[in-house]
Amino acid sequence: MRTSERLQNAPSVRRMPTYLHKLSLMHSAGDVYASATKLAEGLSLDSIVVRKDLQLTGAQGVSGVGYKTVDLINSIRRYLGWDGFFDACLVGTGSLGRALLGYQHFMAYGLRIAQVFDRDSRLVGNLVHGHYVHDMIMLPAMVRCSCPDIAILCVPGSSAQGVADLLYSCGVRGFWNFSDSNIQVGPDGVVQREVLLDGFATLSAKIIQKRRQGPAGPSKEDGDGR
Amino acid sequence: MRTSERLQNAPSVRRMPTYLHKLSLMHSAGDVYASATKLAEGLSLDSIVVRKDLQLTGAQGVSGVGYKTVDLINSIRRYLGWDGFFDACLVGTGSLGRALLGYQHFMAYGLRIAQVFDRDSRLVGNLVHGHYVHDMIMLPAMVRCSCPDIAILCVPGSSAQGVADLLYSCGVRGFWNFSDSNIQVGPDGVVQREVLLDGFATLSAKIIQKRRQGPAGPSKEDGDGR
DNA sequence: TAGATTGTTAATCGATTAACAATC
DNA sequence: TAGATTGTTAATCGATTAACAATC
Repeated sequence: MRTSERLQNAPSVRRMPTYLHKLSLMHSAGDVYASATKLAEGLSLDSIVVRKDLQLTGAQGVSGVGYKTVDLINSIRRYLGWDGFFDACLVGTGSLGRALLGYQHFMAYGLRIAQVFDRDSRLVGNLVHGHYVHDMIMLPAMVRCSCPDIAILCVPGSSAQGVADLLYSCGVRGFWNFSDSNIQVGPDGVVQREVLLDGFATLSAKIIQKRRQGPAGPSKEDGDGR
Repeated sequence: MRTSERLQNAPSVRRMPTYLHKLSLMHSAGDVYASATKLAEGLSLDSIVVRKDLQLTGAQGVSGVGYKTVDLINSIRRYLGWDGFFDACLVGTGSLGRALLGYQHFMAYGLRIAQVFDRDSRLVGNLVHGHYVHDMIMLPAMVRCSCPDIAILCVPGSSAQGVADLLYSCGVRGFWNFSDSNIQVGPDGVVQREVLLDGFATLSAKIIQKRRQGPAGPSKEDGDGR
C-alpha cells in the first residue's frame, strides 16, 4: 500500500548539499560569482542539471556571468530550510551514533543535536564528542520540554518502532532512521530511512554492470560518482 | 560534463537490500513462500513495485502463492553479486571508519573487509572490531598482493583523491567513498559516493513540504520511509 | 470453485536532456 | 563585439502505476 505524497524533486534535493559544499569552498577561495558550468565541474553532472536544480531554489543569476556565490548559498539554504536550525535528539550511542555525533558538518548545515539518549546504563553519563548521554528514562520529560524537530534513531532495528512511538507520543514528528528496520509513524510524521546497504548494492550493481560490458568497455571519458 | 553510462534500474537496486532483510526475517520465521504483497507490507511500497523489482532478478514465482523464500533470496543475491564475496580494504579509522568496521551485516551481505589502513601512527597497530590497523606505508604492497575489489574511503575529503589515485595505481577499481569530496578515477573504475547530508536534505525537504501543506494536511493514511 | 498472485502489456508521470533566444 | 551564461520551452527517456489475462 502506497500512501503519503512523495517528496517533490527528490533527485534535485539530494544534489543540493554537494552544491553547498562546493560553493562554500569557492566562497572561501574568494570567488564572487559561481556559474552552473563551474559547479558541475568535477561532479560528473551536466551543467543543465545544475541550472535546473538551482532554478528550484529561486536563485537569480546574471547572464554570461553566473550566480553571486553568497546569494546562491543563501537560496539553497532557504530552499532546504537550512537558513534556520532543525533541533534534534539522538537515541542510541553505539558506534554509528557516536560517528554521527562526531560529524563536524551538521552544525554548519542547520542540524543541532541538543540531546542524546541511551538505554545502556553503562553509557549513561558519558560525554560523546561533547554530548552528555542521558538515560532513556529521562527521554519523555526532556523531549516534551525541548520539542526537537527531529529524532535521529541509532538504535537496533528491534527497538526502533518502540522508540519511534515513544518519541511520537512526546511530539516529535521528524525521524531520521538509521536502524535496519522500517518504522511507521502517524499521518503528520515524516521519516527518512538510511540504509547503508543500499549504497553497497548500488556499488555492487555498478561493478557487475561494468564487468558485463567486458574489461575493455566503451572508453569514453569517466569519473562518475553518483 | 556527464560521462560514463548510468546504472541501470538504480531505484530498484536500492530497494533490494530491504527485500533481502525482510526475506531473511521471513525465512527465519519459517515462511516457505513470500509474495510481493507480503513483502510490500510495512515498506510503504505498492506490491506492483516489488513485483517489477523481483522480475529484474529473474526470480520465478508461483501464481496465487508467491515466490519460494529461499529461491528469492538467492535470486536477489545473484542479481547483486552477493552470492560470492566482494573483498574490500578500508582506509581511515576515524569515527566513521570504526562505525563501518563495527557493522555486523556486511559479511552476511557479501562484503568482506580484509585489510584496514590508517595514516596516523598512533592508531596503527590497534585492533578495531577485530581488524588490525596497518600503516598506510604498507598499503601498496599489501593491496597489490590481495587485490581487493573495493576500497572503502573514510579519509578526510582533502586526502580522498590522493588515496584513490594510489589505490587505483595498485589495481583497485571499485570505490566506496564516504569522504565529503568527489573523486575521479580512470575509465574502468567505479565510484559510489555516500553523502550523509543528502539524507538530511531529503528529510528537511519532507518536513518543509509537510509544513507548507498546513498542519492539518491531507489525512490519508501514512507511514512513509523513503 | 473462489481467491490470490504472477507475468506482461499499456498508460501515466516525472526527470533528464536538448535547443535556443535573451542577456550581460 | 564575441563569448559565456541564464532562463525557458520542447523532446526524450525511464520509472511508476494501472489493467488484466493466465495460473495455481
